[in-house]
Amino acid sequence: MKIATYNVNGINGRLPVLLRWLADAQPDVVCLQELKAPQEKFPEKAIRNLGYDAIWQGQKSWNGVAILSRVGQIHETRRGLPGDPDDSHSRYIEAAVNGILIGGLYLPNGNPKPGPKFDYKLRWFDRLIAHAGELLATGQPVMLAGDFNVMPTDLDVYKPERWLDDALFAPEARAAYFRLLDQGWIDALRTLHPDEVIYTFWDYFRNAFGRNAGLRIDHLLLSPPLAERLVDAQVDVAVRGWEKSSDHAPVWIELADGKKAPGRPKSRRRVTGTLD
DNA sequence: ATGCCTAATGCAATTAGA
Repeated sequence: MKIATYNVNGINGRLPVLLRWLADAQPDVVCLQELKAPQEKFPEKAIRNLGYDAIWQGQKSWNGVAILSRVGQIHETRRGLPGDPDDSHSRYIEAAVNGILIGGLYLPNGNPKPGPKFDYKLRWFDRLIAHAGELLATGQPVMLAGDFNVMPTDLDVYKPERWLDDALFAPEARAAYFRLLDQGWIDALRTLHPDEVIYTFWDYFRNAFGRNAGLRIDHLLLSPPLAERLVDAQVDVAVRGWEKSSDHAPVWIELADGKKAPGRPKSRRRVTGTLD
């Protein structure tokens, strides 16, 4: 089963690119972020025509998250994180699909730092960590996928020294990311490619993609039972070079079938350890 | 410190992104 996350940066402005990528890449489940569309403007028909069911939480102008599936029903379990009834941003949607619980998220950017936006980012992160801990404690196959707006380590930034004061690379944001990871989540891309320079975002400015001046901020985190099934993890970098592309590229993982033969577990890759 | 670019809103210029 192939599961992807893609910050589309406007689902209607991006629709031709999204549909082309879905047809090319054939992901089974997709988490989308930054729909930038109100609930009623989600292009459900175009997506359904490619064989995908969808749930989404829209919002006028900003944010917005969705989960698509072509491998069976989407059993929605929640939208919005617990812990702040006044939070009006559409940044979290969660569903069980094909035996996996998937939390699709768009973590706040947090710039400028310091300021109320950075405070909101850290508070939102705390709420995510609290909820993620409960999900992990179930022992079930669980995944958190989306735009975390955090580069975990120096390896994930083209010029780390220039980003130290930025909300995406600030010590507080990275510490929160590792607090989350230390619950027991496995960063799929980094686990399969421990030393590789991998980016998922390139600014529209300054020919950033052409210069490969990128950031790794879109992540797929797996609970231990899911990590055992991890067989591949990649970024569809070429999509970032398409006409009218998002500033993010799609990121995906391939999971082995969950049904194991009795007494014959599949071979296991390294799934433990943190990154720094 | 700011522009560089892009999307949404809504029809100009502002907000937000990262």
